Parts: sequence; C-alpha cells; structure tokens
Amino acid sequence: MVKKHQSKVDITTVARAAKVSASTVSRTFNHPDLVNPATRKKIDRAVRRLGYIRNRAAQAMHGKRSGTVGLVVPTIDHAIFAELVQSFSEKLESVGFTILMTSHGYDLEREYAVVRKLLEHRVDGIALIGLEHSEETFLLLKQQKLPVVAVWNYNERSRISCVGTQNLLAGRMGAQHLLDLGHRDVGAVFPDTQGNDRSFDRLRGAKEVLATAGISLPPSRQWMTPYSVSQAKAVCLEILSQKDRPSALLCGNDVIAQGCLYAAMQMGVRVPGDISVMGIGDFKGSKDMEPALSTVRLPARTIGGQAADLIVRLIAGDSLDISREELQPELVARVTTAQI
Amino acid sequence: MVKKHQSKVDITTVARAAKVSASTVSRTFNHPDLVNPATRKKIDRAVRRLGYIRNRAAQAMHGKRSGTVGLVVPTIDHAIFAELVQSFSEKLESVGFTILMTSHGYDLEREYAVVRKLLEHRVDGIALIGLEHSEETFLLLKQQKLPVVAVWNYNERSRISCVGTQNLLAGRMGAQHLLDLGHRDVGAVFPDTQGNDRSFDRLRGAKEVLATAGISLPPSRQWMTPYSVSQAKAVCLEILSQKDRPSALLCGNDVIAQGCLYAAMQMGVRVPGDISVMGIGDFKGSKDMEPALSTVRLPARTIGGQAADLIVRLIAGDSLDISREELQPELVARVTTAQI
DNA sequence: AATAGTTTTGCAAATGTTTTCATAAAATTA
DNA sequence: TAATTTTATGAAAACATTTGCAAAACTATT
Repeated sequence: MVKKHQSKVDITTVARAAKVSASTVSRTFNHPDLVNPATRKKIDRAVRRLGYIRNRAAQAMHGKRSGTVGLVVPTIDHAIFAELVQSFSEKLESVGFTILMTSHGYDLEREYAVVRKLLEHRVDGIALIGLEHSEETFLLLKQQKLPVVAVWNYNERSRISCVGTQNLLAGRMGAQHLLDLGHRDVGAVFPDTQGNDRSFDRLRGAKEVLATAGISLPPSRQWMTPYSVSQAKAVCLEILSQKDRPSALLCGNDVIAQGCLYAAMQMGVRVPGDISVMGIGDFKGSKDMEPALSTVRLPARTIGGQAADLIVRLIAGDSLDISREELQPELVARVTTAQI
Repeated sequence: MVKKHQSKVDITTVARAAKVSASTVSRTFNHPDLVNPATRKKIDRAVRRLGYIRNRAAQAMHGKRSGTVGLVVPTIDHAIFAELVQSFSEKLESVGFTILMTSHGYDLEREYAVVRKLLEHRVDGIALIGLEHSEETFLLLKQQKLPVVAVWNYNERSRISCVGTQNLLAGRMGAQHLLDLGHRDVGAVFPDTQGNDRSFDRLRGAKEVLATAGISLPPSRQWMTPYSVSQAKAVCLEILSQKDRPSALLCGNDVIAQGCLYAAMQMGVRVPGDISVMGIGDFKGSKDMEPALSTVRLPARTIGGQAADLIVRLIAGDSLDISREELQPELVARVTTAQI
C-alpha cells in the first residue's frame, strides 16, 4: 500500500487525498480542536498513507517558532562539556526543541561566524559557553533581540543572561582546602589562562586565598599545561622529580589532576602520603580514581538543566531582561588530599 | 548609526534601502558574478547597516538545501561518542553545514521520533550511530530518499550506508592477544549485550577465538556491568577477590577496563604481574592510564571524519547507492597485558 | 419551519526568498 | 550609425505553509 512516495508530497497532496482543503489539513496539525473529529481522522489516514512530513521551514516563515535552539561550544571533546551538553539537550528535547550545535575550537572569530549561521537558521534562542565573546558577537546578539544564555560561568555583571558558577570561588575553595589541611607550600598546575576566563578566575581565586594566609605563589611554583592527561602527566613528572617539591598541588581541572596522579603513581610517590593533589571540576570519573580525587565540584548537569529551563522561559515569555543564576561550587574532599 | 533594527528587516527592506529590487539583492548573495560590482557594493552597505541576516527557512522552501545534517546519537556523554561527534561535526562545519543533533538514550522508539523531527526540519542528510534501528526508522528513511549514513559499525550487508569497524574483529583481536601471551583462563567483563550490537559482536568474536583454542567461556567466567567506571570497579572487586581468579580479563570497552585497573590497584593486585587486563576501544585517556592500557583501537576520529566525507558526497551527488567503508581495529599492546 | 447561534470549512492573502523570463542599457561589431 | 551581442536589472511566479475572514453546514430554540 505504500506507493506514491515518488515526487514530493506536500500539504495539498494530503488535502487532495483527504478531499479537504489545505487549510483544514494545516489546522489539523496546529489547532486540532478546530476541526471535526471525523475529518481529522480522514486526514490522519491520508497523512499516514502518503508518508507526509511537515515542513518546518515553511512554518518558520510565518513567524512561527522554528523549534530549534542554537548551542555554541568550544569543543565537545572534553568530558565536562559533554556532560553539560548532554543535560542541556536532554531537557530541551523533552519540551520539543531540537539542538543546532556548532563548535568553534576556542576561536572567537569562528564563534561569531557560527552564531551568524545559527541566526540564518532562525533559531529560537542561543546558548553559548562562557562569558568571553567578541564585541561583534555581543552586538549581533543584541541587535537580533533573541533569547541568549551564557552557560557555565556566573558573573553578576554579565552582559547577557547566564547560568553557572563563579570560577573565582572554585579557585578559592580549592586553595582554602589545602590551607585547612596545613599545607603552606603549594604548587599550581593550570592551563594557559590566556583567553580562558575560567582558568584565569580559578587561579586568581587561589592566589587571593593563599595571599591572605601570607603565602605567595612565585613563578617557580606555577606550571602550565594544556587540557590533556598525557601532557599534564609529563609536566608533573618534572615537578615531582624536583628535590624541593611542594607538599600539595592545586590543579586547574580534574584532567590535569588525573595526569598528576598518574605521574605520582609512575614514580612511586604516594598520594596523599607524600603529596596532596587537588582538582577542580569533579568530572565524571573523578570519584572513581584511585585514589579518589579531592576536588571542587562544579555541577555541570545541574547547570545544563537550568540553562535549558531558562532559555525555554526566555523563548516562551517575552521579557528579554538579563537573568542570572548562580550555582555554588562545592568542596568534595576525597582521598588525594590529607593533613600535612 | 545602528538603529532601524526594530521590526524585521527582510530582503525587501534591504532592496528599498539600496534602491534596487529584491531580486538583485538575492542575486548578490547567490550569484554575485551576475551583478554589477557597484550595485553589489551599495547592497553590501545596506545589508551591513540594517544588520540583515538571510533566512534559510525561506531558502529551503525553494528546494535549496537547508545546509543542515541531522546527527542521531544514543548519548554524547560517553568519551567515545564525544570524540566521534567532534570529528564528524568539525568536518561538516568546515564545508558549511550545521549539525542538528539529537539523542535518544538508547531507546529505539525515541530514535524514530527524533528522526522524524529531523525530517521535519528538512535536513540534507542524516547520520545515525550503529546499525541497529527499528523497522519503522528504516522504512521512514527509505521513503524519504535521503542520504543516510550509519556510523561506528561496519557490516557488509548493512541496509544503509555505513562507515565503521567490525566489532566482531575487535573482539577476536582482544582475545587473540591474550591467547598469544599464553593465557588459558580468561574472564570476560562486558556490558549488557541486549540491544547493543557492538557489545554483542565483540563478545561473540572473543568467544569464537577462544573456542578454536579449545577454551570455553562458561557463565562463571563472564560478568556483566554497565558502561561506568565505578560499577565496573565494583564488579571487578568481586572478581579479584575470588580465590580462583582468571589470569586475564577481557573487558568490553576501555571504561570497564579502567574500572578493573582501579579495582586491582585498590586491592593491591598487580597488573600485569598478577593479572592481565585488556580493553577495547582505545579511548582518549587509555594510553595515559597507569599502567598504560592494552586495548584494541577503534579509530573514532577517523570514522567520524570519513562518515562526514561520505555524507557530503551523498548529498552532493545524486547516487544514493549503499556505500560501505570499513576501518580496521588495531591491536595496541601496552603495559596491562603480559606473558603469563 | 423559521430564526439564531455555533461549528466547520474553504478562499485568498501573506510569509521571505529564488528563479525564469523579459527588457533596458551598455558594449561591440560591421 | 545601425545592428548585434552582452550585461544588468526588475516583475512576477513559485515554494509550502498559516491564518483572517466569510460562507456553509449543522444544532438548538422558538
């Protein structure tokens, strides 16, 4: 019975098959209560028989919403973004939106380009990672008067709505924890803070706290490594083989911390016996590491979910006022840190 | 100077501002060579001044391509899919497509629903993970005559085009490696094979190879655990505490293998001294684990890239013949496996 | 059976763009 | 200078829908 699927079947094809007008077919989809149940059934049958699928592009032209939300990420190939993206999209899909996803590889020029492209697709709203964006991007977004949410970072003076945590706080908490355990000689292993406000704020927070305890963080106690277990491991092998090594290491994120752990293991340095290791993020595998990683939890799934809620609200309502939601980082003391 | 951005600015607004017809504006975008450079410049200025952004929905209605490709994944919250998705979308974005991404959480009913939704958005092509899909989904896809690619698995008799590896082979290689090292008492720790053809095939391949060596895999040598480090760790703690434990463990994927490693570490069981551990997948962190994980490499990035290439070709050309690309798994013997 | 009210339907206009066709203007050739 | 070719532009039709309005078909009320 399934034939006739050559050439395109559109709403008028269906109308003809059901012996009604196109308007009625359209109404069956959009205002079913306005059409006679009997007619509705006829149309339903025709739709099914012909394998008709509505064309959202055509709908979108009538000012109807497109049913898509744009999501702009630097990359999803990081555990933490994957988690965020997953919870964000689950939530949005559950209320009928589809995600238009693009990545820009930490290049703000490309970010501008992909935002433009999302706009061409007439997305109903846009979510971006972080609060650092080019002036052009901000301008574009403002011009379009479109619901926009920055996800992951919180800042009380953000130029656009945001849902996230204050990385400054996370940095502070990490450092404070080490201080509380009696550590006075702390090293910091961080990613490049250039063009990475997350990293920058965390390090700043840590330095702040250490400073108030009278501890400075001289260049000789700071190391830089990219977001990569192996590269972090390599750097930590260096650190650990120094005769005069710190008693604790604060890592910019859990991936780096994992590298440290591996380095220690390889060298037979005991954690936390010989050295404490502290992460930031609480990635998915962190609680299972051996020994289990002490870290500052940034609630990625919660953030993703709330961001989705917020953008749905912005799309539904018409108030485009900036709205900011802060989620608190949380100390998770596990095994890798100990009293000195 | 930037005003006038109230109310919508469309192609005719621009046309009016530039004192030309809408057709000419349209042409400047689509066939710039057909319009006088001077006029083009005028139009360009107007576009910029008004902040005009083309409406792809309207374009798509003219049979023009929508410039989007649908991507359907079970979840991206697994290291391996994240890698795959990243390489796939990078490639597609580089040639101007945008990804419409949806996930279904391993539910084939939901998969059907999300595929339908992608179709409503008139995607130019669709990529699905794996070769196991509901009959309805296959039918729908065939009816629509749309470029479709199954990513991740390879099967010479697949019903749709595919790019991936044969998991059967991967399973065989893993088992063979253990055999080659002299292991005769092998245990298998796998995810549920129900509704997971990847897992199923790997296990089948392993059993096959073991059988030809005269080794059977009785229920007492098989364990099941979900895709999760902690749960795998828990299961392995059990296994390792048995008085009569196998000399080697073949794990269904690297995440499970990592759980095993952690379990061994916690119990003071030496790897590979006391027991060998073999993974499948070669996830991003596997080479950095301590000790470095022996595994069977499944080239996720390559697969993602090639799948993108293939779908671009299918979209460009008009041959919708089924095309299959096989990539080979590769043994990566690192540290966790040793001669018995 | 006539009237008023309600429900259901179709017509036609509108949406933002592309494209075909025709025409005007400019450039080239004879 | 006229005829021809080339280049540049606009008018209008087309694309697949939705929606306001009005007509038609029912129901209910007298």
